[in-house]
Amino acid sequence: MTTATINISGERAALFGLLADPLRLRIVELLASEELCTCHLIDETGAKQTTVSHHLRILREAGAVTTTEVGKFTWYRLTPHVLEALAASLTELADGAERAGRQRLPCAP
Amino acid sequence: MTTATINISGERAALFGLLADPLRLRIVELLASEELCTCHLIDETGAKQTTVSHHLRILREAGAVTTTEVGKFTWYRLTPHVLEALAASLTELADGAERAGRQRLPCAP
DNA sequence: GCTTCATATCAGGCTAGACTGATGTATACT
DNA sequence: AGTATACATCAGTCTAGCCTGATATGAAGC
Repeated sequence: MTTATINISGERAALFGLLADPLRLRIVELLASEELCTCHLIDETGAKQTTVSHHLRILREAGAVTTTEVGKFTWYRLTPHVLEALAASLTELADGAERAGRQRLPCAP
Repeated sequence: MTTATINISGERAALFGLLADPLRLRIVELLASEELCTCHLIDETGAKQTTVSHHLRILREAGAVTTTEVGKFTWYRLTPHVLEALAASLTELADGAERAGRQRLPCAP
């Protein structure tokens, strides 16, 4: 496996990692239906403020959400293209799994 | 957030977690094009045998792959429905992100 | 200007999980 | 039967990342 291959898989793995935490996935699900401010997310998830803030930071730094500050409040919105890229590659994988031939390569390393 | 909601997000998050490791994602990608035995995966990824075996176990226990033993060799095949379920929910999230209204809920907790 | 509220950051503890060397268990070959 | 090969499991180490209490920042309102 080349270094480039590792890096590509690594970057995408990191994006899947965004959805690999229950609370973070829940936040993404909530933001998928509407723009919300931090206080809503704290309220809806029942998690502590610092914990929600921690996960929002991770999503922010990965480019999965953008923020708009209005007065005291910070509104979070999902950036569609990150999720779209993941959805596309996942659909591709699922299609591949469906078609993956039953023929086996010779096995003599 | 109800306990049920947490559990649902938790289960799906665990599935996304399968793809959140670079090596494991690479293994899934390789299996998406054809059925392979462990020795191929070790060869293609360049990882140690125990490490590959570790990740295959995780994929196996999550139901993401099935195995066929042929003599000394163990062949691994992706089970499409796990990836399909993830692809579907991710597409749904991405669509939601696209349509997510700009209207903001009143913010007065 | 002082207080309050919304949110972010920091520092520390704790746990899950990734990697590895050693070892176990079949199966195949001679 | 004995050896070699393919693969799994075990035990231990180490790191990444989650959670939390304390604290900082910055806007609003009085």
